[in-house]
Amino acid sequence: MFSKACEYGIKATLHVAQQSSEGSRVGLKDIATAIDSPEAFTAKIMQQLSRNGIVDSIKGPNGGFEIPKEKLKTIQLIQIVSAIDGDQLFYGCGLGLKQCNEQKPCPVHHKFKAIRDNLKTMLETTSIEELALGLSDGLTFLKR
Amino acid sequence: MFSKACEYGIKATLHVAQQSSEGSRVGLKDIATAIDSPEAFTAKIMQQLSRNGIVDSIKGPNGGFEIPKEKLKTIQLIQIVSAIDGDQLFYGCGLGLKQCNEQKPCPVHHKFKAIRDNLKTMLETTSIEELALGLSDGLTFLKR
DNA sequence: TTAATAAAGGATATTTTTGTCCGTTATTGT
DNA sequence: ACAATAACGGACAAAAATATCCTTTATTAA
Repeated sequence: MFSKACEYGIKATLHVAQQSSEGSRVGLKDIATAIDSPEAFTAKIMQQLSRNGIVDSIKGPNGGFEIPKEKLKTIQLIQIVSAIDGDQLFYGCGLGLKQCNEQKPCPVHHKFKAIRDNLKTMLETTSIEELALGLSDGLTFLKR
Repeated sequence: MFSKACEYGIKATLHVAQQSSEGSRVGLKDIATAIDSPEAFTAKIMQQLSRNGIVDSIKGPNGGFEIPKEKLKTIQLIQIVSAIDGDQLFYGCGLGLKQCNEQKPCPVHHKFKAIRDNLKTMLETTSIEELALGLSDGLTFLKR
């Protein structure tokens, strides 16, 4: 469904979000440990997230990554997915046709549209804040 | 969503199905042309489909691939996807966790389950025959 | 029984994705 | 100013997915 990079990106963002909600800034090592990901690869992903304005990055001692509290509720899952995997998943043809639309649909066009609209809506309406809350409450987990 | 191999596999199967429904057996070249795919790579995929009993392959002159007419309505999309991509898409964790279940769910576990169940049901209830019909009727297309 | 045909299968190549390494840059506290 | 810290960024490496090439095997028809 999502690339590995995107999976790491979502998990990393949620960890940063959860820590930010508790007022803590987190470093790369901390993130990689929390989400059980390769550190250097995760660094690349954090750069993408930072460039896309999803997390703030601060250099130097006591630096790290954070998300301003007031921003937590404005970030939806879809922003992370779009930033890392693009939106081919939402708009591209399920069978990989260059052109596939209502006028000239692939055999699964209509059936797929329903599913993907579903997925897109879910990602659009799910906020980082909401998911981070589940982590804080110990109801959900980022590794294992 | 699906791998390139799986996309080719679905398209190839649908082309074979459509031709079989009209009583024609089709060769590899014919398939690659019809679905606009690399021939040698498509050959590998046809082997997988054949080994999984999705298409019949016949060697020698006038050989090729076919699906017995009576079998057309018994093959569902999910068989192709499972044969080529496996069922990680349906059962694996959306964030790539090794273990992710009701007891110890990832942050998107429940939201994803709904989407994937949806997808799975769609694939389970969509037959090759149904999709091949749309092709025969000129309502849907396998390339462009 | 031979030549032609077409899929099967093994080996190899290319591209993309995933992952690593290391010097650079910005920031902080001393 | 200087040393320590931590993200940034470029180059490189490994693995997986995609794609190609070529020989072998089975089948058919002449």
